[in-house]
Amino acid sequence: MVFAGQGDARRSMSLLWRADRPERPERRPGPGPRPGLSVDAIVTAAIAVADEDGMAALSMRAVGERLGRTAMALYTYVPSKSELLDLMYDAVHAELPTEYDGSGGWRAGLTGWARDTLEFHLRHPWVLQVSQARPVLGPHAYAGLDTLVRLLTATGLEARALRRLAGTLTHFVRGCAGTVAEARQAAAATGESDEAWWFARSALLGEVAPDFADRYPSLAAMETGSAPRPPAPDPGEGGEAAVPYLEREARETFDAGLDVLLDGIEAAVRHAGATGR
Amino acid sequence: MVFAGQGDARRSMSLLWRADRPERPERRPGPGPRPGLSVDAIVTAAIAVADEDGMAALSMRAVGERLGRTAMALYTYVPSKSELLDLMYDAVHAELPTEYDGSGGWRAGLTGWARDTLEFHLRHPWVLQVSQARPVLGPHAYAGLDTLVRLLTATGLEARALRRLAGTLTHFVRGCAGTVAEARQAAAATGESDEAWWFARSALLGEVAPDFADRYPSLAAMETGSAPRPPAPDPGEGGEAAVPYLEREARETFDAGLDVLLDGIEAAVRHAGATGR
DNA sequence: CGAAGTTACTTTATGGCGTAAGGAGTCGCA
DNA sequence: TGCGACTCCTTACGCCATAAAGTAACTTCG
Repeated sequence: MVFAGQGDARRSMSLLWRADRPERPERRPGPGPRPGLSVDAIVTAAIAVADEDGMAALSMRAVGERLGRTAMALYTYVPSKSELLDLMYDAVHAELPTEYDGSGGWRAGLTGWARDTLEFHLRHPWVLQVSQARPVLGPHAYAGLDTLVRLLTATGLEARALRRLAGTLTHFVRGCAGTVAEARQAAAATGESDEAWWFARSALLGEVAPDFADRYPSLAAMETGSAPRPPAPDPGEGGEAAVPYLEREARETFDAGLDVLLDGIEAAVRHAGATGR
Repeated sequence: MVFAGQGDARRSMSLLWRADRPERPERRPGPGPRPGLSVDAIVTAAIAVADEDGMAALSMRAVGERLGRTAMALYTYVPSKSELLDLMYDAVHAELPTEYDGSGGWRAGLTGWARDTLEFHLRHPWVLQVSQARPVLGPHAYAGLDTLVRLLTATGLEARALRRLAGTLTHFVRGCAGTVAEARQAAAATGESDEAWWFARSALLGEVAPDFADRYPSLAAMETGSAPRPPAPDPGEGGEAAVPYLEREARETFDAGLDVLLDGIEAAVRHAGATGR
């Protein structure tokens, strides 16, 4: 996990909310050479680096290079890499939809939110590696939270429950997104497909743990009871073969888990309706 | 997220399952100086470093130093830091309980599992930073999975559903653990308590976003509807003041979210029972 | 007994990282 | 015409993982 924002709190908040802009309203450069960069340009470039090459490739040197500058040039605009990460995190959250059609009820709304949030994290997997505790308190991050809470408010549950449900849903979606993102990253980094990876490992597993089914009976029972492992690719149902094994698995977990969560919320709503309120 | 295990698959699996041991049965040192270290000693030292100082402090140098060696000495036993991480991950999973009393029904069993797994991750927060896709295929990691699946099997749901529920529960528990772990880490790294952090930020937020309640109406409504933010510490209810704000919040999310999830599973069980097994 | 071969571990080196320090050039304003 | 503010650069430091090569300890074979 990458930590962020240890620096001066005032400077950090000013940057996040772009509160320094009014000081220089349009084109009053003051003394010194005209700035060639800007916080926005740096944040955009940094997001591009992280999107394309992953969090591990996000270095001050890489961002500077993309802008035709050295790493040190960035420090004129941004106090540290941590602060830059905060800015990236907030900026990218502007992509999240804020409006959902309420006519389908809260269940449809939350389903849409979950799907959009999953896809958002798959577009920007590095977001999952930014620490969640001591959250980034920027305008777009708050907007995303506000949207989720608005959707949850439609359940009619009390405020304390809403706060916890927001956390639960977020954990779930982030967990699912993380699995897919890491699978993709692993496939890209090693050049080995999920299927090839699993094939090699399961063969070795048989060598090294011939007593697997005895040691892990529940696991073995589940394996035989559910779909076969990828080395036996089902030839029918064409078209979905392009999606890698681990990713398909993760998306099914997402769909099923979301249903379970929403069923649980429905139970809470019924219960709250029954006991007054 | 830290990635692991890109190297030679055979060597990696042999290390995880300690399949090289038979080659040297007890005390037949062969030529060369007697080894002063062992894979186990290195893994234990590495876990100690990660537990005490966090994943960021886990360097080959640090592990070697703890064993009175240089960083390079470790490479005699372990092919790379990635493999060491896999070994750490699997070794630490030996701590997870594998037996649960089934007399309380599946709901009690899963609640116990979730609590134990949460506490496990809080003891070893660095585990959360090991990639989950392409999982570590070691004996103890499998044992942990087997335990969860065994508990889920008691619901009577079909194998495919079990697999997805296992993923959903894991995502949830890991998400909750991550929030707590990161909050602790942030507090330790900055020396600033959650309360102090939030107090400073909310004051700045008022300066920089005076229209907060208008911009984020749902969030504002939830704030006023639920417990007040920490700057107003409730003086009553003594004893729980020692637990930091963000951690208390995360634990409440854990309890509430787990109930919602289990309610959702209960609904699935009822539904499966209604539509013929 | 001594040489050869094998192994544990060290030293040194390479190319990465974030960022502190100091210098060079550019511009608005006095 | 400077002065001071400002952007951006070069250099440097101490980290990191790990490749390569050297040293010393030990067993085994001649």
